[in-house]
Amino acid sequence: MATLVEVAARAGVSPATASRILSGSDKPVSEPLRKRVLAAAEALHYVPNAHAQRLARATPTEVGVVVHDVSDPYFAEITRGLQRVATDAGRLLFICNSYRDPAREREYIALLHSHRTAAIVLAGSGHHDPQASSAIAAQLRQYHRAGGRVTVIGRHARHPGDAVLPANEDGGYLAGEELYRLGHQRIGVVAGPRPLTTTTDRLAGLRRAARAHGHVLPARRIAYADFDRDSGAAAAAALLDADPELTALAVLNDTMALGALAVARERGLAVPEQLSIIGFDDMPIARDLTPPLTTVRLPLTEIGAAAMRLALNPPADGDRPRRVRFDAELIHRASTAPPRPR
Amino acid sequence: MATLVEVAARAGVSPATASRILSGSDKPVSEPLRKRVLAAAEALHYVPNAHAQRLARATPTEVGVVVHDVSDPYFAEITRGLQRVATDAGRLLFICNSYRDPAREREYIALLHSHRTAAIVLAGSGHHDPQASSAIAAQLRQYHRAGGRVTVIGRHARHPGDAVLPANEDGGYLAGEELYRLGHQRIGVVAGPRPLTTTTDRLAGLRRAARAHGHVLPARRIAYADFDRDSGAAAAAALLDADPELTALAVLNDTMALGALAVARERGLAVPEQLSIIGFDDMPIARDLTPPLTTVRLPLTEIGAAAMRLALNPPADGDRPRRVRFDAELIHRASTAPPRPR
DNA sequence: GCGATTCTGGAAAACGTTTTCCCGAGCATA
DNA sequence: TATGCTCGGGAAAACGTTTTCCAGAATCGC
Repeated sequence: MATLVEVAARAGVSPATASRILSGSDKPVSEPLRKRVLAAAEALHYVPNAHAQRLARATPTEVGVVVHDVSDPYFAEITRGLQRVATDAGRLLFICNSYRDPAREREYIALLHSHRTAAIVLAGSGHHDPQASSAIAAQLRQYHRAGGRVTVIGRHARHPGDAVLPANEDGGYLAGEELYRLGHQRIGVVAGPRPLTTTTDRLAGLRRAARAHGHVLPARRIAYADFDRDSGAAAAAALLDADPELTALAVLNDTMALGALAVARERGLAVPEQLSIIGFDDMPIARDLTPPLTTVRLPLTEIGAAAMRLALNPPADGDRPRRVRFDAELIHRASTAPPRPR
Repeated sequence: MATLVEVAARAGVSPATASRILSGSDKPVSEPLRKRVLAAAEALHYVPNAHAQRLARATPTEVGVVVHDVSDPYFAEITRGLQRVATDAGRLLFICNSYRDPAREREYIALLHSHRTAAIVLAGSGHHDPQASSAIAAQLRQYHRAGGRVTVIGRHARHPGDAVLPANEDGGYLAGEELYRLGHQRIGVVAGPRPLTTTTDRLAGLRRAARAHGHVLPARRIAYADFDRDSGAAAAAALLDADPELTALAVLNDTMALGALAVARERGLAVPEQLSIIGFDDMPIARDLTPPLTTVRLPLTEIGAAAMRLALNPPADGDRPRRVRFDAELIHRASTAPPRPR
């Protein structure tokens, strides 16, 4: 493993000049020396030690992101946006998967802190569990106090730094509005994990739509699942078992909607004639399902990009935390229709 | 930003003891000192500087992986396997997206090298472009000579280190066998990017199946696309335009098969009655499509896990590179059927 | 009670860079 | 010819840890 001093020795210069040449300092160096150093570096296969560089240099350059799971399309889209902006800015992005485990989330924040990344983006949903959520917030504040930049995506309690806020509540309202407007009365809801703010916000929107149409959303028509296909299918099945007269299912993400569609297919329920299904997130395959899924679109890639921009560009005006909102939009496809008159 | 010497000063001990206590050295330290140091660290919110640690410590602990795109389900599955094994071993995994750009792939290898990661896993497909492929191989060899461990997934030319080999050729054969066995004669192929070994291997398998049945695969019935949905759709459309009598489409990954299904739907071609479609990879949603997609399954998560195990455990017996093969398996669903007699 | 051994903790030398000084040479100015 | 400047280059001090020595104290065996 060749080091800088070996390169310098071979080129017959001091380590100082070698460093200036190889790391693009602004201090001028004469042409002959530059050539000798570059040749020596080439010959020795010199690769600078990034750790030594970070230690010696003042300013960090890497950025970290903690997501629930990159292989989930929802986070994959967000990550794509984060990555694009980071790469364009010449920053290395550390991607950490917490698999929705708050403890692991905290560990990763500590890890990124210890790596002295310039910024941390927290891309998972917020928690209502006060234990977990305050521990994470404390961890983030510590990092923030130490000079790190923080951006969270979603509603997180007492977090430091900036936030990007997807319109989950509005999105829930749009989904509910669509179903009530079509005339549905008996609506089942397949919700996400109970303690996530994403779940409660989307539910709140749904409830607002219900109220607007003079209805309520009874607790027995809400089934909680894990935002993945199979648990979504199980929840949909349970709802239909409990009340076979249900005419519509509001499903709080598209992956679970996939499961709900599968259950409808198994039971021979025609979608949307006998059962309307509406999803959430507009993941890429939503349009390729049968029937194409009516869903609520969040601009996930842009959300990721915006989060990274906030993380990379410190606020100009003092230290006031910034919030950026992103609107939800109803994507009308073919999985919703008026309830069949009986 | 509290440092170790500040913690040591506050606890009234030397930096040496503080380090021993905080980084879990095996050297014994008396209980009272230990308590004082831990208290001081807590009070000062001490977080060790990972770069200083890596510099001082001999052995690196991080691992890097270069993938084409984590948001592609194919790589998402592989990454999941990599991540699981790395996390279980207590290693931090750096995930780098090359977006299929060989130049960026090289950059990332250099970057991981400069971070002195313990190992690099190259998860993208190999290239036939001699320019790109030899540059990447050279980069990897340099890292390998410097003591880094290397594992590649797929067939890469002249790479150092170990390899995990998905049975792409066999998988292609299985796909072809399925179609020929059913009696198809006019088969169109939607292939991946020309220069990837993944594409050529799968094609080779398809050709072998053709030969086994006394057929050939004419070049005009092969359309090259980019392994994504829309280019797959375009390629499928072009093939059908050129030869409307096609009875089957072999599509070299499921994402493109999605596009092919969409084209069939648009044109009112019933699948599988009028057009059989077979995919490749068995990505999670394959079973939820309409019709459920017949495809060739590669155990992607296990492939990722195996790659990480190879990367983490140096070969016991000398330095012989190891290869691990993973078989392909035909997953029979409903998108293939005998051609309709005319 | 004395040498030999074990313990516990500190001093200081790494690890591989960057960057701040500083110095001498060349050059223009007075 | 002195004086002041710029300019290219080196010496050395960081950066924040870990770890190898080493020293002193305590313990043990006889």
